[in-house]
Amino acid sequence: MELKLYNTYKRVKEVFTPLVNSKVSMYTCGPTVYDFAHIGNFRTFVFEDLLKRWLLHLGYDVVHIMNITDVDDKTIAKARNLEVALNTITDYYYKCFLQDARWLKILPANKYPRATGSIDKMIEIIQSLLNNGFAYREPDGSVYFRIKSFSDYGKLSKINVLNQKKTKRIETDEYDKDTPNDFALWKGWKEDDGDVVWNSPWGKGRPGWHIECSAMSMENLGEHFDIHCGGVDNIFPHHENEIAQSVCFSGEKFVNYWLHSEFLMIDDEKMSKTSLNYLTVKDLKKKNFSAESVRYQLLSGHYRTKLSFSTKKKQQSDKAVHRIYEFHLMLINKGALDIKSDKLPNSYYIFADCMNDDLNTPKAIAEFFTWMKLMTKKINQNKSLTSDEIGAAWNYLVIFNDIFSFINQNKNIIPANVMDLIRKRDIARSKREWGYADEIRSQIKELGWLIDDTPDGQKVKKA
RNA sequence: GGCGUCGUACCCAAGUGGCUUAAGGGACCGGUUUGCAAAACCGUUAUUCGCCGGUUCGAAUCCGGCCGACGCCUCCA
Repeated sequence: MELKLYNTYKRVKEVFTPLVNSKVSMYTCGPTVYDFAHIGNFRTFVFEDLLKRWLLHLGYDVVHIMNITDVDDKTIAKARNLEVALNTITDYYYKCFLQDARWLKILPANKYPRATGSIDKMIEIIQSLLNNGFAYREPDGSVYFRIKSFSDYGKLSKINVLNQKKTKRIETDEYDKDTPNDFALWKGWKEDDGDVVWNSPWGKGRPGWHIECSAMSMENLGEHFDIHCGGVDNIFPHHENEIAQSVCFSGEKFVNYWLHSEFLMIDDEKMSKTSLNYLTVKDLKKKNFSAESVRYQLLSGHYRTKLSFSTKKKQQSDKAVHRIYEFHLMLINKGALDIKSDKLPNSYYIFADCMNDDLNTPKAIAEFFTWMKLMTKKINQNKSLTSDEIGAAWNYLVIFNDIFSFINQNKNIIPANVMDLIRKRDIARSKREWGYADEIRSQIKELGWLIDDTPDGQKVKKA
């Protein structure tokens, strides 16, 4: 089965064919580094990571660019409030973002270009748009894109701009634009911008939001590339505007596949900074979430459906991830690491079909669990599995984990103090000093490790 | 007002015309195992898919209406 992806532009699943055979160019809208990213933001980043991992698994060479928005109203406002330079803020939150992403096991992008690093390219694009009548200047030094000049405007979001309800913002903005929906390519300098300013052919100022993604994507991936992702809230206006600018600039098609992930909800409402109902990675760590458990929650729903994240579901995701962990230990006990095999169980092919069907992760995970249950049954019943079967199972598990990263390998590293206690408990148990053994068990628990007494002796694992 | 998504068991969540008298996970209950415990494993749990009509030999799946939830319409992943 070929990979099919749901293209927002056409609103149907399409067979994925890259522009260049076996190579995929992928641009994903990254964070605005004015604060910590929340788990809702990370839902999208984890989805994009999953897409990339699947493409890699299918054998594609993926070039992944994720931009960092380091100049906009919010970053400027924060720097101003704290009375520090803009890059003091953006450097700090950029670093935090990378740390959080690493904790969530998101594979790094090939490059994280920053908006402030591409001002020249933005100016080049804006100048060209002005020269060709797609944009116009205003007396305050701003440059606007003229949406009437682009007949496909609104095609991605299916929005007819002339039909829209007028929000307060548009009403107050209207005086200085041809059409209220024209958007800023360049914002003329205002006092609030302070020293955040660049020179341009049309005066001092700073770039508008949308232009940065056109500049950075074209600079790094060319004027026409394969995949562009983001959250659904980026469909309009951000991606709509990107298309307008980019196509009018290059005269070429901009992006072949637009993919958008749905929102992460919390208490039935969109998680967002303005609603103050968000959780950061820091919050999750405080609540004792493992990265694997968080990933499970984020990937156990399809990326195009709204998903509720909740600490109440922690037990569910902890348990599910734990079972996979136990299963992987079981295979190791069966000597999986010493077997060399290039076979795969049949379940893998069903799993792959699910993934190829627009990344149907819930179905793919369900298939994996069904197979896992069958395998554990066989192993527990001591049916003699051939080494080929074990090898094939292991290969499948490795692939599954390459895609989902639900297994925490660090769990296998036991600290020395815990090891000491385990040895003491072994002795106590052999002397049948049950009271003392129980006491040691609770000491170990306090250190964050759990003991399983099995026929083969004690087994330790991270709580 | 325009555009769009969704409503499946106690909870999460697939399925979008017959392979399903509805996957998978969690929880619960029962069992195996165990010094105890935990874990693990085994088993049970929706004749039914928001409601009402219609199309069809056949619908959770298509159509219409209604109810409910949510999102976008220039801060937003």
